[in-house]
Amino acid sequence: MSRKSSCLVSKLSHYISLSDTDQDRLAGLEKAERKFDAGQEVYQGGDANKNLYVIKHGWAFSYTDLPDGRRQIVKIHHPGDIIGFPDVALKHSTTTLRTVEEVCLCPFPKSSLDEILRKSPKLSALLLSIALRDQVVLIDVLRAMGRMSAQERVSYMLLDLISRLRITNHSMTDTIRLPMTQSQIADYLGLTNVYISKTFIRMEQDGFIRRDQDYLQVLREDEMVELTDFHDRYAEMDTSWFPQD
Amino acid sequence: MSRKSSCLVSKLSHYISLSDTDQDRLAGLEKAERKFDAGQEVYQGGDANKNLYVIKHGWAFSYTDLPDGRRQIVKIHHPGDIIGFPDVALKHSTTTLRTVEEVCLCPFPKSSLDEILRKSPKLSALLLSIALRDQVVLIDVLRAMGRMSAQERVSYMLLDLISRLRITNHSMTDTIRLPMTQSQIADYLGLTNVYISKTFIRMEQDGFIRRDQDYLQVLREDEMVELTDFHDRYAEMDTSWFPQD
DNA sequence: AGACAAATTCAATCTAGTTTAATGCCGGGC
DNA sequence: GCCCGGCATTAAACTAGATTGAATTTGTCT
Repeated sequence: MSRKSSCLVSKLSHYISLSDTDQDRLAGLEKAERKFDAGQEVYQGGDANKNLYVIKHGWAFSYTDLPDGRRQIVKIHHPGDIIGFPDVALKHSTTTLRTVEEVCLCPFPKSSLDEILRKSPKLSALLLSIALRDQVVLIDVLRAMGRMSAQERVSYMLLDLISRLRITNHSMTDTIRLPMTQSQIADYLGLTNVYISKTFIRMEQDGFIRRDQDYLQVLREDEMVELTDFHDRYAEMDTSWFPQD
Repeated sequence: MSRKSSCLVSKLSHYISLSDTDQDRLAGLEKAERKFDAGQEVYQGGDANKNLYVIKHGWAFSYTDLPDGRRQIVKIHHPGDIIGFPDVALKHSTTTLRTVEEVCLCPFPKSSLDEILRKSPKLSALLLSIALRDQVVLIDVLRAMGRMSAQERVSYMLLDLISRLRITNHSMTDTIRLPMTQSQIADYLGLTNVYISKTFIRMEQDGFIRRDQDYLQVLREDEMVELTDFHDRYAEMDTSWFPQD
C-alpha cells in the first residue's frame, strides 16, 4: 500500500497494469520530494542533467531562449508528467525548467533507467512508447505552429490541455484552471502577448470560450476539434505489442 | 560479413558497438527491400502501421495536411534513417510518407521491437535514446518555427541537413545536394514557396549560400550557426549510461 | 529539336500579427 | 489605506510574409 504514494507508479499505472516487483522497482527510484515557489527556476539549459522529475502538483514549463531574448516555451508540465525525459539522450539539458505556481517535484536519477531496461522489458516498452507518443504530440504542435492562425493555435492549446487533464481526472468537464499568463501562452504558441489578449477577447465574443479569473470554460469544443483537426493522442496509445514480462 | 548488408545494423553501429548476436538479431528482422519512384506515396496517415522502414537510398518526407489543404512537412528522411518510429506508440499512422526522388526502403515489422526489448537491454537503451534525441531535434524545429524569421529558418534547415549528412559521411564539405522543391521546403518551414524563393535569392546576394542546380553550397556556416544558435544534437548523444548487456 | 509540364522568379497588393506605448486593474506588502 | 509591480487591455503605426497571377526558366519526353 505504501507504493500508492509513489508519483511514478501512479503515473505509469494509467497505461498498463504493473507487477508488484515493477511497482517496487519504480518506487525505489524516488528520492525526497522538493517544493518550489511560483516563478522559480529549477534547472537551466546547459546544466548537466542527472535527474528526471515527476511533478506531484502545480504547473511548470520548459523553455529555450534565443541569444537575443526571444523565448519559446516547449512543453507545459502538469501533475503526473515526467520532466526532462528528452534530455536523457544528451549530456546536458537543452531547456530551462520554470514553475508557473507553487510546485512539488519528485526527482529520480537518470541512471536508474539502466536498471529498468535490464530487468523489465514491459516497463522498457512503456517508456519507449511514452517517448514516441510525446514525439507525435510535438509533431501536432509543430503543425499548429507552422500552419495555423492565432485563433486555431489557441483552440488547439486548449483542447490539448483539456485532454491531458482528462487522463488523470475522468470527471473533468469543460472548465479548466489556466494559471499561465498571456505572455507565457504567447511564448508557447509563437505569438505576442498583445495578440493573445486580442484573440481571447474575440473568442469570448464569438462564444467559443468564457473566462473568469484563472478559470476558462470551453463552450464549443466540437467545433474547435473540427477547426483544428484535433486528435487526442493520449487516448490513442497502443500497448498491445508490449512484452508480457 | 553478410551482416554488413543490413540497413539497420549499419545505421545503429554508428552509435555503439553491437555484439554479434545483436547484429544477427537485427539483420534477421529485415524483409525484402522495396523500390519507389519519385513523388510516390508509400503509406497514408490513418493506415494501420505494421512496419517500420529503414531508408537505403534517396530522400523522402513525412507530412500531415489540415482538412483545407494546408500542409506541414514534419520530417525529412535521409538514407540510414528509421521511418515511422513515432507511430509505433499509436495504432494508426499519423503522417503520410512520400518520396522526393527514387527511393529504396527496407521494411521490418513493428512487432519485432518486442523481441529486442526482451532480449537486448543495450539495444533497448539505444532505441530509447534515439527516440528521445529525435524529440530534442523536434523541439529545435519548434523553436525555429515559433520564433525565427524566414532567413533564420532556412539557415537552420541547411545547418541541420548538413550535420545529419555528416553523421554517415565524414568527408562532407560545405556543399549538399538539395533535391526538394521550394514548395516542399516551404511546407517544412511553415512559409510559402514564393517567400522561400525570395529568401534564397537574398541569401545568395548576401553571400550566405551559392546555388547550382540541385546543389547548394553554404559559404558562411559559422555565422549561420551563430544567427540561429544552432546545436548539433546528432553529435551530442550520451551513450555512457547504457547497460553493458 | 520541339513541346509540354513543372518549378522558379517577378511584381503588385493585401493582411495577420508585431511593435511600442499608454491606460487601467488587481493583489500583495508595509 | 496606500503604494508598487505585474498583468491585461487598448490603440495606432508598421512590417514580414501571404496571395494572386503572370512571365520565365528548367527539365523531360518524344
